[in-house]
Amino acid sequence: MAGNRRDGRLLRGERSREAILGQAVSLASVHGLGGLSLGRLAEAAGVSKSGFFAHWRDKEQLQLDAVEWARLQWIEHIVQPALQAPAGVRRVLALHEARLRFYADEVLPGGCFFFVAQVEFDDRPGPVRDRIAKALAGWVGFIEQVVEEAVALGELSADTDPGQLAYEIDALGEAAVTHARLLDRDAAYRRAHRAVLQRLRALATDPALLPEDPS
Amino acid sequence: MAGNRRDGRLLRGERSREAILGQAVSLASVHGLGGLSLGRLAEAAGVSKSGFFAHWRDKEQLQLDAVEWARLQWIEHIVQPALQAPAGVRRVLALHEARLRFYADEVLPGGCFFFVAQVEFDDRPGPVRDRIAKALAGWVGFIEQVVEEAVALGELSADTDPGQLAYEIDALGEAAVTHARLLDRDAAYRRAHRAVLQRLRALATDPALLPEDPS
DNA sequence: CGGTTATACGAACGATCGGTCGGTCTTATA
DNA sequence: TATAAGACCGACCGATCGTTCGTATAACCG
Repeated sequence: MAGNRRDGRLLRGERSREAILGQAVSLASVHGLGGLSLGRLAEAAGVSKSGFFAHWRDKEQLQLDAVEWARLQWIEHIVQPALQAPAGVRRVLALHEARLRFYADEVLPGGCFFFVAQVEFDDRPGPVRDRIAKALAGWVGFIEQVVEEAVALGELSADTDPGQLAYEIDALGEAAVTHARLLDRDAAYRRAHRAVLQRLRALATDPALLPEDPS
Repeated sequence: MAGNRRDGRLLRGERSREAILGQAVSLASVHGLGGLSLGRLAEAAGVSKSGFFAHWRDKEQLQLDAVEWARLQWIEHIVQPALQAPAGVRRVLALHEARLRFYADEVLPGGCFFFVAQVEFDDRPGPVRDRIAKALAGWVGFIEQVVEEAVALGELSADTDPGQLAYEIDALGEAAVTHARLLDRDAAYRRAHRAVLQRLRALATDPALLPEDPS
């Protein structure tokens, strides 16, 4: 059974599996999880089309793993950096800023994997939809949790509705993708940032914790 | 040339053309403009696949007309009703509310044609993308214009940045689609509504013009 | 009536889709 | 060294994609 970690066959497989997944997330951020063609993915990953089926039973399994892969990438690029900021209102802003930087840096050529995936699967029942919904719930729940922390620390008004604020932060960040790509790139990121900053300053008990609003 | 309006052939053609376009916008709101297959569209519209090419040269022409059709539908369902509200801050809110009602009523099975189209074409250059970008610019510009009117009427603070507020209103409304479909439907619409209401009440010179915030 | 025009159709095209199959090469195990 | 297992490939499958073509039908015009 070779559960041994030294099995070169498994190592090689795992390496190409990850290479394929990375390409899949990149391509899916552009063409969507459905528009992701195995042929194009094969070419992009430098393997043969039939080579996939050594790793995944069908396209749906690949899609499921791609969602998980994108989730880990999201944690690595947005959640982890934001945890460097001190807990409280500054961490809430850091979370939003890390997201906008992720978009602006074009880590993914399509801007945002989850944005595309959400729009594509919000009306297509199945296991992929469920995984995407779960990932979205986890993300919004995490924002909510960071907000609650800020409230508990007394840095945000006690009247703050964490679920409400989490929705607003997610919405204001998400829309930056399309606005940046279809209209004015700089204006979109600037407004997405300023909207959350203003909102947080209005709710903060000590606005001095936050940068000033460059009006 | 029979420019005469009484030509039964042209009338019949126009009728089926519009029937096809309506179905195209509906289907595209679910599967996207690219995922819109001519075969499925033919079946849904009750015509043959090859019948399209009497009306459109290729799929791209159909997509362009679908964007225009969706734009007119948007004006009819969102812009026109909002114009019933008195100019000023109440009209700004009415615009947002009409949009949320459009989503909640599921006028389109996929929720929002433009949302899907924007995400799909924001990174796919071509005439379709240009049309979508133009439509988005027109919509955001219209919000901006209604906001400016409210400022000019003295109903919104003179400090209000219309472009900034327009971005926020669009973002908060747009995200309601996926949040409603993937997470909690009622919560999504409630939060999308409340977010804009709170924002407007904070900027309004006379908050009594607006409904109270049901906190 | 004949001739023209526009709508709409069925059949077929090449291309591409997701997926299968038999086999090759490499690596681990007995 | 023989055998099993895993990664990977080329060839191929049926289905569906967007599109073309030739034709049938119906409405207009002279």
